[in-house]
Amino acid sequence: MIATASIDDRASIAEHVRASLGRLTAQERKAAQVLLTNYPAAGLAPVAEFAERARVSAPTVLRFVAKLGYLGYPDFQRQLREELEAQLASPLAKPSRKGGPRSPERPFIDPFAEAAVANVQGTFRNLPEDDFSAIVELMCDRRRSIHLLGGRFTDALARYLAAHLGLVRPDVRHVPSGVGLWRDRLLDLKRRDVLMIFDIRRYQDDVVAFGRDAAARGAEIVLFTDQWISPLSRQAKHVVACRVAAPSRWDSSVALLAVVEALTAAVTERLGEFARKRIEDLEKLR
Amino acid sequence: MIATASIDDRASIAEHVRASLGRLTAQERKAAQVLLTNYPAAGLAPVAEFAERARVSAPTVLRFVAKLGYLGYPDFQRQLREELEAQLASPLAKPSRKGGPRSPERPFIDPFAEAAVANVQGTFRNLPEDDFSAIVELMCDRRRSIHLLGGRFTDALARYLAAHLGLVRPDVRHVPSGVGLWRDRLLDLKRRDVLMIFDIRRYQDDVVAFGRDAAARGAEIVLFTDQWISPLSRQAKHVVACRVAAPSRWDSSVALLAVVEALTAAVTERLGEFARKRIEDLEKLR
DNA sequence: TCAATGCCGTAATTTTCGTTACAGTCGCGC
DNA sequence: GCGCGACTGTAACGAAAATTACGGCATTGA
Repeated sequence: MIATASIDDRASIAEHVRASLGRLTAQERKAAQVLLTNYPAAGLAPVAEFAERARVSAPTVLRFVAKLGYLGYPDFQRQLREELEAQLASPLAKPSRKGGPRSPERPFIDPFAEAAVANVQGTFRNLPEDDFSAIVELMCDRRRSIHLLGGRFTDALARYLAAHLGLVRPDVRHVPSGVGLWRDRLLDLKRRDVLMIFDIRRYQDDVVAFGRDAAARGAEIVLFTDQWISPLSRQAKHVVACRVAAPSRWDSSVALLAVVEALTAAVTERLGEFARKRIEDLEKLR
Repeated sequence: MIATASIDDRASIAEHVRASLGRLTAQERKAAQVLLTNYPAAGLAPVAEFAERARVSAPTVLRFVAKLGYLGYPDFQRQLREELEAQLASPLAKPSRKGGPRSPERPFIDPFAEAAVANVQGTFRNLPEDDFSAIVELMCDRRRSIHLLGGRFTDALARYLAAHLGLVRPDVRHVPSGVGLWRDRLLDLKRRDVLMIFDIRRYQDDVVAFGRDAAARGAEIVLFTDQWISPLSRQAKHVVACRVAAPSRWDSSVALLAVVEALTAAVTERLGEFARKRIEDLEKLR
């Protein structure tokens, strides 16, 4: 057994890959990225499979591992296995950081990951499950139409939710942002319809106004807002307050999206067979 | 490719091995022991190595995996890799929290929070900062127009990014989903323009086609995709692979959004005074 | 003690995999 | 616009791996 080139990268092959990213060509970088995104499983597959996954040719993968300093693909795989073994041997050594003090190696993007995580955790911790279930129940009531509306930035969230909801139940309508159309859409709102509104600071006047009018017409409002709470909360039947702090001049909508996805999943689950069949039928139509 | 013998032992191959210990012969049991004590690394090695480690012959190992029901050694390895992948995809960020054992007090919403956190962390950990900076640089180049496009669900992300980008720099255009308009929008793409595309599975044919045509016209493509990588990556100059796993039949876009927001913030920061002034001017217009 | 059954390893075979040579192509700079 | 160089995929080659055939050997029961 020959001791291979001493890539004495005790830390991690993954780090070695990251450190070498600069020396790689474009296609090779794609291979590297696939490896990192699915580490280490991707590298344990045969070359052809790895290459196909990264949408590059096998030789490109070979050149990639050669540039990293390995003697060949088998050598590379062997070291991956050894690392895997060593890692699982010691209980949870260190998934991410190693010992050092809080030294943000990547001073710009890491704070964003941390903020996003904090926002999601902070939001869900304060999200009452009763509220959550009640909203799901509301969204599953097919006798009600569902209307979705957002502000300047959060309109995208309304669309995202509408796209999913429309697949699992009928009568889901996104209210587009063009103010001119809003008067018309108000007329479509029947009593007991559901209006899901996204409104974070600075709370848009027109959005708030639309919500008020809708409430006056008897719609039930579900409001997604930030921790400082939109004035619409007075009219809302359910309020979901999300954390939006970010190291930026913009607020973050990550937590909002996480809640939206949880709702989508819950509704899909709750509708069960009905949703399954509807999705199936819709796919046939394409 | 044929779906292999459905060992739908979702839980773990290791359990399957343990359950089968009774049916094995003495030598085969040695192989099983070695596999279990060095799980799963031992099974990912070539047969000869595995056999040597267990002090048995290669055919014995082969008979062992055959008895477990696999179609062959490669099939066995493939399933080991898949399990490894699925396992690392949900790293259960924190061991057991305060309050003792893993008691999901809120069995429905907590898994979503955890998945979202894992996705964000997994995505950013493998996001090369060089790539990130290069994309920011590209987005700040005001000589290039920026076009944004998404698929059925990810169109919302494209809109979200467009809404922010449009505030800090000119020539930002969202390409709406109506297929009829796409031909026209292609003509607007000039050489060296930037096309930012969102495409997660199942990769939409029309989106991929648009990206290909755009690339052919000389546009530089920034692709946001999932860990399985859209086929568009071949044409893309930059690929951002995000984790999208969720305890649901839908994939999660939380990590994508987190990256988008980080980019937005970085671009705003990078444009500095120019962006500040532009935002100011736009507010005056309202 | 002998025969039969079933386990196991050696060795040959076949398939797949990793590797490398080569040619096309893309981008870059003059 | 035109070469030049570098990057990338195709295809052929060689090597190693997985698989199978076969024969020895141990164990068991008569």
